[in-house]
Amino acid sequence: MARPSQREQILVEASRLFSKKGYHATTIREIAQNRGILSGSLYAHISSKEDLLFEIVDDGADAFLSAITAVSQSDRSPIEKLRMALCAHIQVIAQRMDATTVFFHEWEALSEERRHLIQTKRDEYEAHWNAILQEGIDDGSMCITDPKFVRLMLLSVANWLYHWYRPSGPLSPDEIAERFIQILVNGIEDTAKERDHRA
Amino acid sequence: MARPSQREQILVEASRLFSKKGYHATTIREIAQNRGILSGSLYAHISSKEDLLFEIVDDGADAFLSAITAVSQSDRSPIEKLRMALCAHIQVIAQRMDATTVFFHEWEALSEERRHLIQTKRDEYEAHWNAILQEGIDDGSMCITDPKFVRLMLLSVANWLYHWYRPSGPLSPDEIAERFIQILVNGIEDTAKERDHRA
DNA sequence: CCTACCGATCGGTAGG
DNA sequence: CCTACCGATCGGTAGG
Repeated sequence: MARPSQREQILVEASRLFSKKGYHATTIREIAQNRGILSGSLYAHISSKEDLLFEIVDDGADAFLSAITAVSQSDRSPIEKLRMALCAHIQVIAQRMDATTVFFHEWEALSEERRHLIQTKRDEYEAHWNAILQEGIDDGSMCITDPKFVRLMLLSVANWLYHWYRPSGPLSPDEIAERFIQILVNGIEDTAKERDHRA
Repeated sequence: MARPSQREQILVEASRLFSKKGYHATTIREIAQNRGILSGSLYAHISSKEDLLFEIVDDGADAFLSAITAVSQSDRSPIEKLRMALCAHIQVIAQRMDATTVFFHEWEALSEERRHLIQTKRDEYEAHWNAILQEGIDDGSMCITDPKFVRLMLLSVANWLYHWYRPSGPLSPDEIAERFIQILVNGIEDTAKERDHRA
């Protein structure tokens, strides 16, 4: 594992500060100071404060997207895909708390053009979820009527993690996903089928 | 209905701007300009920008608290209380989108003392939820093991509303609550009982 | 509620 | 990566 470049370390520090204090409340001087340099010297590595924000947010969007793409392409059953997608989503948040907090909290601070770029990736991400849920409707394994609404619920529960998850907490990301599924999927999956499985 | 005072209209405008752009990105000059006065004149009505934020966030906390207190004190069944509490929570968000967005998004920008004050009200609010769920466990109407985790899920789904709810959308607040309950409560409520109800 | 202003701090740059 | 600095803008105030 190559030792991280100064540029990468600046991104990590910016993520930490943006997530803790917010983008606008964080100054370029703080980021520089915590990296042991002066604010002017930052500009040897970045070209603007907003570039820093964009790189963090865009990385976050890519992390979510690549996680669900892998799940989508697998040949599991819809219910199993839903389980895996939820696990993957939670893993992305848990493993990159700072970056995903910035992703959810500060993406609206981007310029309009860049906001649209991120919006496109969000749309793509949600389309993957819709497709998984639609598969479940089509093969009868999920008794839901409105996949978009259910997707919204699933992602609401999963996204809110960034408000409360702590690596030092009692539950691992997988255990959290397991509990979500215990309550949510058993409510979503056709109860007749569910009873057969249990019998 | 008395016509709103300038002070009240300043609060409304501040809520709107804080929710749209964030607390730090909103300037005192913008708030003043949108009220038709100069920035210096604002200080005849408020004493600081942070006071403005605190009043918005504290009002939000009180709105949530008084809604659930009413539900807690009713003599309905635990399941019915849960239903009512979720409806009430969603109503608070839907009816005060700007203020609740600021409540969720910007409360960490407050001074430490005031943040603790809000945290205390949040704790109190969550205790009401825990109590309702515990009642449901005690009388056997809810088959859950960890009320705090279930409360977290319920509030995650409900809170995320501030990201996507629009008054002009196809679903009313009550219809949204109904759909949440359709999926969540049917997953939480003991399925044996649920089947009996349906039969 | 306005005029007129303040000290502080912001993101960013030129030149080395 | 530092020195030295810039124009702009910030929240807020004194005096009327």
